[in-house]
Amino acid sequence: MSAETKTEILNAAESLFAEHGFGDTSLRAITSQAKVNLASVNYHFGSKKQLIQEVLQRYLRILMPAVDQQLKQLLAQHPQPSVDQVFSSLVQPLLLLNQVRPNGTAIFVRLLGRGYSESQGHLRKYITHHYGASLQRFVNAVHLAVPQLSAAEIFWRLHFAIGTFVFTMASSKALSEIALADYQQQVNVEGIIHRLMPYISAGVGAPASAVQNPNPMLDIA
Amino acid sequence: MSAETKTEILNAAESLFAEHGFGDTSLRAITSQAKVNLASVNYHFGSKKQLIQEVLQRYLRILMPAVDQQLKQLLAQHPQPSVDQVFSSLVQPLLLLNQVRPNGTAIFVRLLGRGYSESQGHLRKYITHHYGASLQRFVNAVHLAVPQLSAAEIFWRLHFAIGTFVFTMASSKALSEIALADYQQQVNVEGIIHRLMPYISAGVGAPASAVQNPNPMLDIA
DNA sequence: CATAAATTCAAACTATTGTTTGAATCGGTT
DNA sequence: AACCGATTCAAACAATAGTTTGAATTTATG
Repeated sequence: MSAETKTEILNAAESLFAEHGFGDTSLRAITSQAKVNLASVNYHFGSKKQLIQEVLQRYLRILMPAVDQQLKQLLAQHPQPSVDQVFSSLVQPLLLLNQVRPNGTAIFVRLLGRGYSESQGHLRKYITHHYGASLQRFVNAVHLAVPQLSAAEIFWRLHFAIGTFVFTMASSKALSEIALADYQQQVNVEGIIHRLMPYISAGVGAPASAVQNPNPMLDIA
Repeated sequence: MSAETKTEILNAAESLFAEHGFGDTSLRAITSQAKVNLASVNYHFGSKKQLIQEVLQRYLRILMPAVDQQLKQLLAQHPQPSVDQVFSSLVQPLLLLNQVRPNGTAIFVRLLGRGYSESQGHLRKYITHHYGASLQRFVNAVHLAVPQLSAAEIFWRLHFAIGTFVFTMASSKALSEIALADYQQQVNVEGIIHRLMPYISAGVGAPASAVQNPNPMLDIA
């Protein structure tokens, strides 16, 4: 059966990608764990690149509509939401992924972290292209929560938030191990997400810096 | 002359590493840009791994003592500093790198971002091993600024802050391009650093979440 | 049951990687 | 000028990568 092989490849790929990253996971490692032939990856997916895309798609297809719905519901009840409320509308959709697939939330957020740091902007472009409308709705909701910030400032703050989230999740395994060893804390992905929320909310909602843009024309990076 | 070749390799390596990451930069690309023979990398540095280390060392040797001194000075003047003051003590040392090497600040922070996300914890271990005392002094200063937070909470907040910083810097080139295209903003690394400060300060200083650790024994990540 | 399409398989292919080798060359010392 | 250690160089090496191939096998269809 074709569907089985394809699914086995996706399952093996997502866990290996999440653990070691895209670049450091070979097709041979994937097909070996999936117990399928090496060539079946190219047969079913065309290339490694497309395999990576489909691995992410499986989650995004579920996550993004859920976020949309959650946002819609929030704005209906609170036309002027708080930053915390807006970001908290991501939590339930993220945890929903645990029901779709065992350990789905952890796997997805790590994939997201890998995708953002390893794919030199491909993932960002892919998401903005396929889910631009949802993204815009989220940005608008943030703007409702912090109307005093300019659109540009919100752009920066949101990418700071993405960075916080994505980096933390990509390192979540290591961080959890340290927390256990040094502070006797048993933490899971859900715990980390909840721990992140106050940080991100406060950060995004912080008053803008007085010095907006020092040396504006120098040393463009 | 030996010193010249070694320096040329380091210069070429750091810019290529910052731009494309460690894994995606081949020794051939480095030696080609440095106009030296391929084998000279292994002759002068032993291996690619050690080359990466020396590239980072060149900056850390300058940055860390400067941070130490800045912190010492801050605490002498303000025995109970604010979060913003503690994190702002990183700014001058970071900008100092621009004087050591052209575009040094941007290159270093990108290297840092790459190192944190690509080296599966090697960089973190390296820094804590070689600069553990300085790091502890910084953590202590943060604790002075937010005494209401537990040591464990500060641990998490600091790693959130590292994530914010490191991810933003690793993506700084792409973000700057978007900011220019969408908001007509000319931003440089110094500008981004200043923009980051309110976000990080507010995040680290945020009140702790009410729900500390839901489902403590489940699904350890 | 037979035919055709879909899938699996072992093997080879091409490209790239970090590293090593041994001879050639350079630079300073006696 | 002759020597010697340090350095450079072109070339090859071994390992790994993604991809392709063509035959073998399975699956579905008439």
